[in-house]
Amino acid sequence: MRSKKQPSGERTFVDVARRAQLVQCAIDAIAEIGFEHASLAEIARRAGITKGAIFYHFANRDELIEAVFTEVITAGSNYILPRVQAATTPTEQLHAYIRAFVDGATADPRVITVLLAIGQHLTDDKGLPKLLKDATLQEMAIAPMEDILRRGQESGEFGEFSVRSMALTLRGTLESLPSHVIAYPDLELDAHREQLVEIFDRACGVRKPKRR
Amino acid sequence: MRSKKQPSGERTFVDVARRAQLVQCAIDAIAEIGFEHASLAEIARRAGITKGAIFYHFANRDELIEAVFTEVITAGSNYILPRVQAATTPTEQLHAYIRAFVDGATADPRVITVLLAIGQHLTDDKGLPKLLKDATLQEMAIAPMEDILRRGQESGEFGEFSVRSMALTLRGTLESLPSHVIAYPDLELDAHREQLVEIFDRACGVRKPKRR
Amino acid sequence: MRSKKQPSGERTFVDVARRAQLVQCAIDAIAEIGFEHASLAEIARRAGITKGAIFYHFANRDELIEAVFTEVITAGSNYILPRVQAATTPTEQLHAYIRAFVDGATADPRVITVLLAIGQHLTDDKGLPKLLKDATLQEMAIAPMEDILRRGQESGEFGEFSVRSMALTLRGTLESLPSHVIAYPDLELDAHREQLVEIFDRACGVRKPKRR
Amino acid sequence: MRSKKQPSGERTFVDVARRAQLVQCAIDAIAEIGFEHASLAEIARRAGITKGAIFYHFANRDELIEAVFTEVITAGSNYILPRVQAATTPTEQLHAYIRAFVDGATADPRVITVLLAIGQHLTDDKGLPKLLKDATLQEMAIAPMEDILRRGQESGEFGEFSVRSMALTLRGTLESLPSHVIAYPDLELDAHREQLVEIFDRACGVRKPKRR
DNA sequence: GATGAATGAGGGTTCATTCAT
DNA sequence: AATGAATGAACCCTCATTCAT
Repeated sequence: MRSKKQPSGERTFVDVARRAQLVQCAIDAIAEIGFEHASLAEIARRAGITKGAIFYHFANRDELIEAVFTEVITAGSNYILPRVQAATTPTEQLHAYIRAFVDGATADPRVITVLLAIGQHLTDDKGLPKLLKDATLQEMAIAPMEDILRRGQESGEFGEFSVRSMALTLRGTLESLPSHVIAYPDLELDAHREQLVEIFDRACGVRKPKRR
Repeated sequence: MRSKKQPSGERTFVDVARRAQLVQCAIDAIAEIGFEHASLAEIARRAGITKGAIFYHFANRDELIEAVFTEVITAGSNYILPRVQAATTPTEQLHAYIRAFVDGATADPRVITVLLAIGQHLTDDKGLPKLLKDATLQEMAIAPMEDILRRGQESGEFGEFSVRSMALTLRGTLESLPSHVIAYPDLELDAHREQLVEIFDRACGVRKPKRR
Repeated sequence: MRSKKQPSGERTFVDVARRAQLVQCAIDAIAEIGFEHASLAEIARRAGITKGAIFYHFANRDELIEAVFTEVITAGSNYILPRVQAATTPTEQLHAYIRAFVDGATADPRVITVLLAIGQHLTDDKGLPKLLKDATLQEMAIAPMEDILRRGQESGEFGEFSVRSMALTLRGTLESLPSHVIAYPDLELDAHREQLVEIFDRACGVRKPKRR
Repeated sequence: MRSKKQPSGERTFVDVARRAQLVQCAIDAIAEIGFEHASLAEIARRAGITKGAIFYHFANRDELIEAVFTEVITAGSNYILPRVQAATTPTEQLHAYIRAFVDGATADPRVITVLLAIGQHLTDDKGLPKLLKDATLQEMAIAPMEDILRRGQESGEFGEFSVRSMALTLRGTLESLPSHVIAYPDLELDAHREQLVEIFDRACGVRKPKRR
């Protein structure tokens, strides 16, 4: 029972467009002024409509945030996965993953910024983050990475390590990127990206040094 | 001109004690119910005083949070640095750093939980995280780590890599720990800690495998 | 100038049907979820049309509620009056009135529930219940009762009392029925109904005890 | 856990006074403009404070309404019960009850108006009135009346009837008084009151006609 | 005749902050 | 040093109403 559409239940063109627009405005707002300051009033202002109109398209704030979450997760996957799948060996896929992530975060830092913000702020009644175990997140953001690592070990390209620990290391590293970019405005992203590739090459114990 | 102390500027004993108490109560509150639910009313309740009294010791909420931040950074350093300094070689110091961080986060998760929460929530007028560039943070949390890495390279124990990139990798990994603990409640922290030691050993290209 | 009909002023068949349908949906909604929760959106939902369409048939919410009120008063009268008129003497008519009211309220509690809800909720600009003095209400709901009482006194069947006071007593008793049914779910309505007949027999000083 | 007092938990003089004032303002508002229009903003306006200040004295709107309910129930009881207890026989107590109720409703119609308004409007999630079965209401408003009727039957002063049915009749009659006063502005209350006494005398089958 | 979209006023609620005492 | 009381802005949300299509 999403928004409050009534008789038809199908989405109108205008509705779809407005929802998309509101999601984008919410992403902008969260990325620019932070999750807590991204009030419905602010989002509506950016969209050029009134606060009340939001409730025509989303049942409540949570539903809008959920749509934002889905959008950034999807956008991130759409950027990263094709680049990973274009690679053939696990080693190359690992490189592709890291490079795609860094490039994506450089091209549109909003996506990862918002993803992190939602992850940290969306808490349940007791203040515990309720998105961290989200199935969507696991499926789309984490499983691919663990797949690469596992297949790399099976193929003998990678050495021995706990897939889980390595995945958490890689994930923590990549997700901290936006805040590091802010903290170190002089960070050379291209060089840093290649450093990360080498660092995780060694960390994974890649056997045959990459050759390109 | 911090709180609204009289011209003299000196702190009385009671004031110092109250400030410390309020900081601790704030840490508890943030760790338990989250940054956004840790209202001044809630913090005052935990301290057994009234909301209004807080403003006698802190000029405003931000100043209290800043004190919390300082406290938590200091506590973290006080836990980690002695353990690092007890080690002699850069390799052992690296191990000590990782182990101390993980152990500290396990022993008192409040510290790192609060550190992360503040880092993400405390934004300036424009919504930008205003603590990331904080000098204190750099001095106390990052410089020691970069020192170890640099000295390891100078001594020949570590291979070649950008100190900055490696430090960011390590930092991102360690700071993501709390959210990973929540996301994977079954994470074996002792094993994970040793995995991290090995991962960063390889990442740093430690020459002589540790033997102790 | 009721709804926004064109100058001609005549109602089309569809309009009449829709109005009737909306009135019924409003009755259902008010009876089921209460006057305050019976929003136009809810009523439209039950009618399978959109909120906006309501304004094609009714100028505003108040006009719809007024139509509901009229409908419910008419339905009540249509249930009670034939039964009263089937009786011949004032005493029997009094009995018929009471029994018809209780039976009607039992058969379709919506009618009296809605009547009461509207009576209590529908207030004018100054908050005064604006239906209590409604001419329709007086004509249809009270006049018949007062007629019976007056004719009973004239025929000598009833003793001496103020017709107005007795009518108010009877009316207050009968209209409180729905809330009493809620307050006392175990109330035996058949027995209660006959008790009311006897009570008002005595209250009216009925001379010759009923024998049928 | 009432309002949000913290350390002491005891009520201050000012707090008690404000609560009382707010309750009175709420009573005025409900009586004058109806339950639904008696918003917190309106009540605050009448009290000369801001909306937010209400939450310092009451945890939420429901708690204020509950206080209003308690107040009117208590005020009603305090007016009626002493007058009833001053009478000795059930018959005289019945008369005293009716006269006290009518006089009380005449002296301060707000009390009963508000009582009814709350009874009708305070609904649970599904729109059902949730106050009708309230224990307080039963104890303070209904039990005394049933007591009189029961003791009158036991003493032989009253005839035979269902105490429950008679109590409901009397209650329905008396509680409808305010709306009747509005509907019939020319109603002579003194005469009506004595009519009610006689009507219920006869309805209860009082044996020895009152002599005074 | 009806829809889908939007408005705008108002609702209850939270909270940092102020201030007289 | 601290309290109790209040403010006022902002928050999310509901709803009758309007209107172009």
